[in-house]
Amino acid sequence: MADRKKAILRAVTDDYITTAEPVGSRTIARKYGLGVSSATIRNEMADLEDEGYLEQPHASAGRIPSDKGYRFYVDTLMTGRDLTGIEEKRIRAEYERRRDEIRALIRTTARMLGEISQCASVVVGPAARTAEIRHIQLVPLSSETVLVLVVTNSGLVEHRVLSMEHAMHPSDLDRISHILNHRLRGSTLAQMRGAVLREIQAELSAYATFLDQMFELLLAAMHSSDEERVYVDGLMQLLAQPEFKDVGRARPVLEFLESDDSVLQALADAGSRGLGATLVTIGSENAVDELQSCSVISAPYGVAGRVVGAVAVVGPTRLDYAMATALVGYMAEGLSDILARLDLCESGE
Amino acid sequence: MADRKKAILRAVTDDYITTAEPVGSRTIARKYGLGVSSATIRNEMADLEDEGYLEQPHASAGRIPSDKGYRFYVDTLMTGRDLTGIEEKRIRAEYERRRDEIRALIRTTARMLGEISQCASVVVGPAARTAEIRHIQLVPLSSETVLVLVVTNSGLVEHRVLSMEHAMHPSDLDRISHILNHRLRGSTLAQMRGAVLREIQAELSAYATFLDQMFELLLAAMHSSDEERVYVDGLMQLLAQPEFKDVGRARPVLEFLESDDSVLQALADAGSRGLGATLVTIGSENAVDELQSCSVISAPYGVAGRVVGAVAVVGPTRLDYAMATALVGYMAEGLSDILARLDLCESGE
DNA sequence: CATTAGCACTCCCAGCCTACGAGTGCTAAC
DNA sequence: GTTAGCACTCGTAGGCTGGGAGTGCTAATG
Repeated sequence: MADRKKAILRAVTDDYITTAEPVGSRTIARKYGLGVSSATIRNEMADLEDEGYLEQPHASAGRIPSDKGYRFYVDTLMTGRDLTGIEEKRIRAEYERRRDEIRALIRTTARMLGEISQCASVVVGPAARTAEIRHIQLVPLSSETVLVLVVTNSGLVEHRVLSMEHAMHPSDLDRISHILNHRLRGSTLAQMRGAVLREIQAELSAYATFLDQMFELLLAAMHSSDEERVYVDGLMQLLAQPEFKDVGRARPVLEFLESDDSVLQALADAGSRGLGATLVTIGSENAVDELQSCSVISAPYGVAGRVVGAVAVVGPTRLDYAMATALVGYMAEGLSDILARLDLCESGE
Repeated sequence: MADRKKAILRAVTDDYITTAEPVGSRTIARKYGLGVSSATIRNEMADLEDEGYLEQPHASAGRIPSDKGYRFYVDTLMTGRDLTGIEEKRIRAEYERRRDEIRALIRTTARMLGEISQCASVVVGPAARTAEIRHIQLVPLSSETVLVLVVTNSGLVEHRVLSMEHAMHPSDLDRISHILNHRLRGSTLAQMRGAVLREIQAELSAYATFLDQMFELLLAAMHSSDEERVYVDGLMQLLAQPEFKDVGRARPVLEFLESDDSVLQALADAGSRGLGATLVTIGSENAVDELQSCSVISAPYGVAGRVVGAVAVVGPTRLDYAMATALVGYMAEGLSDILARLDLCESGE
């Protein structure tokens, strides 16, 4: 594509992203000094429309970028940008404050993503069900109840209160904790259960009923914790965007974002690309119907090369792609860093 | 007030609550068999308007209840209602499933409140900072890190990962746990810290630095956990209500509900009335500006006669008060029950 | 005297029209 | 290839109108 055409496409896109109004040839000629008259720009814009990069909302309005136009902009034209010092500082400060509890960390991530991007944000936390167990501990609360505690390699701490039918002595609980930890650290919960059933039954046979109950409870806990992996924030920001001033247009998107399962599924492929890969999905490129009018910027994060979750920004296709990609990338990296440090600590025994 | 007038006010309110359209005299005469003509009803309605119970949105429209009208309806006219069997069953089933983890329980409560009431819902979880400590436990994760675990009497489990400067032996950690538990169970965290500083320094003096760090971390944890006590759900339901079809009208409310601090403060007086008291606040009765066009139904819940949190439904003043009060009351009671059972278990040592 | 029928009146709303402004596309000149 | 000029298109805002819903008033009725 000719340089001047690129410049015009870039100008139209930049302008539309900031003003949310269709951009006319006059505006381009005046605001972006390309050294040509509006008539020339008109001709070029007509070409760009023929080629599918621009669209006219109606016959005699300015142009707006099509999905294809945004795609070209993101791939070729966009001038990358870093976060401002203030933004970075804020994120770092908040991460410093929350590093010792992963759920608070993720919740904070979602909130910051939303506020900085002025869009909706999604963060998928680590899955509990398939994670390796770093530690398991039984804490007696009373003679009939025990707190079952599980720490995974992705820093997740899961706990449940188990009511026991027969009282158990604290030292028994300690012994069970010890055996499970010693023999099975690094397995998933399901593997652990299998191993207990098969191999170490002899040692633990006295506690068969208790262990059964415990695994039952924990597996259910992991399951429901996985249902609650999705943190969404900034829905109000989305409503403030002019393309969503009509509730009828906003509602499908908001409803989609409120349904955790669907969001989880939609972000699944973000993870499949491996760490460090920020993915931009523009309008009709989205597989999900409800998001056809939105763009999604997502990036996976993880530990030790393995993806455990993803962060994403969801906004109108008229999105500040430069800012959003920088932001999403930075947050994903930040999360990975913290997880890595957590993991290092715990395995450095 | 004359019986017929009451009947008319009730009819207008009932009709408006279901249709969201101003109600005319003809409608009343036709749909609600009062045995009088529309002209008579017109006269009565004019009186009711003079007395401030009804309003006309514009000169020649039907009537809608004023805040005062709703107040009279709620206090005197409303026919109480119970939840349907299906609703009760659903709530009970969900509560059964979540009883072993309080945060999941509260999140679920908010979700169900929202879905059943078709309004926004708010649940305030137990405060960690002022709660009594039932149990404190140090779980070694690695030589440098320890998981600090606190269980409060309101069933809250709080945990943080503490990085230690100097490695400590697991048996030391056990010993500290034991002393803290034995001596200080039933204190708040702040009291506990004071006591450690004053009284039992001798026993624990070897661990002064560690204990300092631990209390520091825990107090911060309790603090930030208190920031995250507020669970809001059903914002989309609110958008579906006709009075909020205009985003401009909906935004202040939604923004208010998204700001946890404000919500917390606004619900503070719900707690001050003691357990079992469902509070209905209608439109302008709300102290909060943003909620002047909303009604709030709230009820506190708690353990052992002490209020620890509250549940609430927030909707337009045109709210199904009968259903909402039944629902909110039922949910608050349900939460109290579960907490009571939890508390009983743990103190029954 | 309360109730009712009848009727004029008010007001919102939807549809239609018009004027206007923004922006284009085309043509002809440079 | 670029530019100026101009006719044309289209959406939007403002004004107007007819219909409908609902009221308030008045006079008649039991």
